[in-house]
Amino acid sequence: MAGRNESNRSITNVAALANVSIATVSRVLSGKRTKDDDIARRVRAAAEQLDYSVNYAASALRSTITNTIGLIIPSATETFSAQLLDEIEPTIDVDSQQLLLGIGADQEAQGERMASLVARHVDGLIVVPAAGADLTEVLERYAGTLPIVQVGGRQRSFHTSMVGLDENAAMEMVIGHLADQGIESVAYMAGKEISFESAELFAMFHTQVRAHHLRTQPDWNRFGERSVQRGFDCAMRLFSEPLVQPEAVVCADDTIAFGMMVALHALGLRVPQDVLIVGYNDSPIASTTMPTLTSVRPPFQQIVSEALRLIALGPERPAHISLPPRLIIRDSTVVPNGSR
Amino acid sequence: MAGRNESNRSITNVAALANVSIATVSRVLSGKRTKDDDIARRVRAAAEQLDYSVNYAASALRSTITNTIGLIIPSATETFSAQLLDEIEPTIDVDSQQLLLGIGADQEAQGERMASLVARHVDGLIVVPAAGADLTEVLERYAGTLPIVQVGGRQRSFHTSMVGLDENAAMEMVIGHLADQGIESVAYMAGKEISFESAELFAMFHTQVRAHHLRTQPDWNRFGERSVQRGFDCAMRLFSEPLVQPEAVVCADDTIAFGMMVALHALGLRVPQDVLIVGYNDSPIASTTMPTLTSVRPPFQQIVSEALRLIALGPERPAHISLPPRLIIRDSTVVPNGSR
DNA sequence: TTGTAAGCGTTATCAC
DNA sequence: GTGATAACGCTTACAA
Repeated sequence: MAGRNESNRSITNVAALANVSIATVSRVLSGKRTKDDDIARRVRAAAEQLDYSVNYAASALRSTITNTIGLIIPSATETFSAQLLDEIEPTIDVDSQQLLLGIGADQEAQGERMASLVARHVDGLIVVPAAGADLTEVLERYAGTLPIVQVGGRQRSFHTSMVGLDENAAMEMVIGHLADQGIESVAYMAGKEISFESAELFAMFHTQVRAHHLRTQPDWNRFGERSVQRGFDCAMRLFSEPLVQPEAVVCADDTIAFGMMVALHALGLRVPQDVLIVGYNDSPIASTTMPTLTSVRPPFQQIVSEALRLIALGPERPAHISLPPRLIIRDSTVVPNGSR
Repeated sequence: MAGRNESNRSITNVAALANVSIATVSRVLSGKRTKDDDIARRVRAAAEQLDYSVNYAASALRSTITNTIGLIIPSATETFSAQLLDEIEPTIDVDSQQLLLGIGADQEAQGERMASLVARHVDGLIVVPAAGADLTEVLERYAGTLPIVQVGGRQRSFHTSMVGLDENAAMEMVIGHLADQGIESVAYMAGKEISFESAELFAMFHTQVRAHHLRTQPDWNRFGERSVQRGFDCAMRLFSEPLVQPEAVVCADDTIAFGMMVALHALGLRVPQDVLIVGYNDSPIASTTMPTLTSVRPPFQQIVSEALRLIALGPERPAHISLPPRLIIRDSTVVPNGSR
């Protein structure tokens, strides 16, 4: 409870106690003074004794550095954004920065949140675009003002940075792993048809299927939304009729995979003995389903550190970075010995 | 792109254009001036024309109102916090406030985040305590400084506000609904044993079981963590042996319920024909499981509006509020006609 | 390297 | 109700 007197809380008091000027206090505490001599120690001791911490408002007003990072996500209930949040908050906190969060489920809301955060003079902005949102215009508008990093989605502005997944590497891992398991045919449950991204992933899928001499069929592969319901419906259609059926299914999202697994169970088909399933995004429940779900895990830690690094570089040098994900192999793609 | 000239962005320019003093501009734009006369209109027009928005740092420095709300949660991947986030962000934004987010998975981390946010002079602090965290000390420390609202968990400080669920009402709804379905026996999968909260809920469970003339057995009811794995294990133990088995299970969290449903499926028992299952927290996947899961849904909207109202009241009048949840009835507790 | 002093853009105070 | 002006707490030229 020492030093909790409100009037003690300004840099002037620290300076008085340490017997130096407020300028020196400022320089020592902000690290703009190299030496670690007696003066520096005295200042730090005084600051601690008075329980002093800078007034960020005053600091921001003078220096235009606010020590805040803005993050815009479509929703916290979406696992990619949630996992990114959990990873980014502690990392930012280490630099004694703070996270200003904006949530926008569509293009318009995301644009509004960007405007608000830019008005707050955040030091940098990280944006996870909502599905189908085209943020080109807003991104371009603020690109010169502050460093902006888009995470995931399709890059649309060459004036802002981008950190994304190396989807080619991901698809190669997935199909390669399935081929290793000895399957010969595979289906793909893609994302929304309208998205250019989905189409590109779809092309990668076909490339890898050919590369590994696997088989697929046009009517196996579908575009659609990323939901449990969609996975369920697709599996019902794909596996309930006595047609030729794929031995494995690659899903554009874990939610789709969950739906499929429920449907397969209902149809009496076993995962992985009858069908192998691969998900995407490695949501927290992937490790708790029965069987546990093999899934592509975005490298959240690297995504965060790269995004923050690009922000630290400033708005002048935008860069585009692709990071390879990891394939988390679980029970849904590993057939128990000889039981196939 | 009108008025995007950086030098136009201060209150001085607005005052010059509107031909009034900066004091008047400040008063008009901050709503501290009652009349809506020609002057007010002129000021607003000038502000719009120059694309002016207040510099929050300067405003905060002078007035000690920062227009920021701090929110501390244990993790974004936990559905209660995620749903709260999605509800709180747009509500705050309406008042042109911003959300400063802190994530702390345990007592210590939450305490640190509280200190950071208090140092930022947030206008109010909303805290969702981590499981098992005792925040009494930190809450008390800052209670006089700024309004603090604890959401959920056990109230431990009478100097801070609290918004929680009316657990009695919840339990009454759940057991009442199960009784209406014609069952006679019920088990309860509680939360952690050490938590006083769990013990209290457990007592409420017993009270309601008696009130509705249902039956339960000590060895049916267990304390444990809120995880899918725990639910699975408990169901396996409870239903795999040919003992007397409950006709319904109430779970302290949806995750436990998911685990139970997977286990029951594996054991060849049908939900809801053989066993009724009720979850808690109405996580987004509750509506997508097979069968869909009946769950207690916290009134997120009310929680948020009450929390913000208490913050607006200031730190001087802490209040404790209990809100009744809703029971979202889905397939896991509704037996199809005559199939039981 | 250190101290002095000038602001940063706003709101609060005071006199009118 | 309005305008002039001080003050908020800090960072950064600039001078020493």
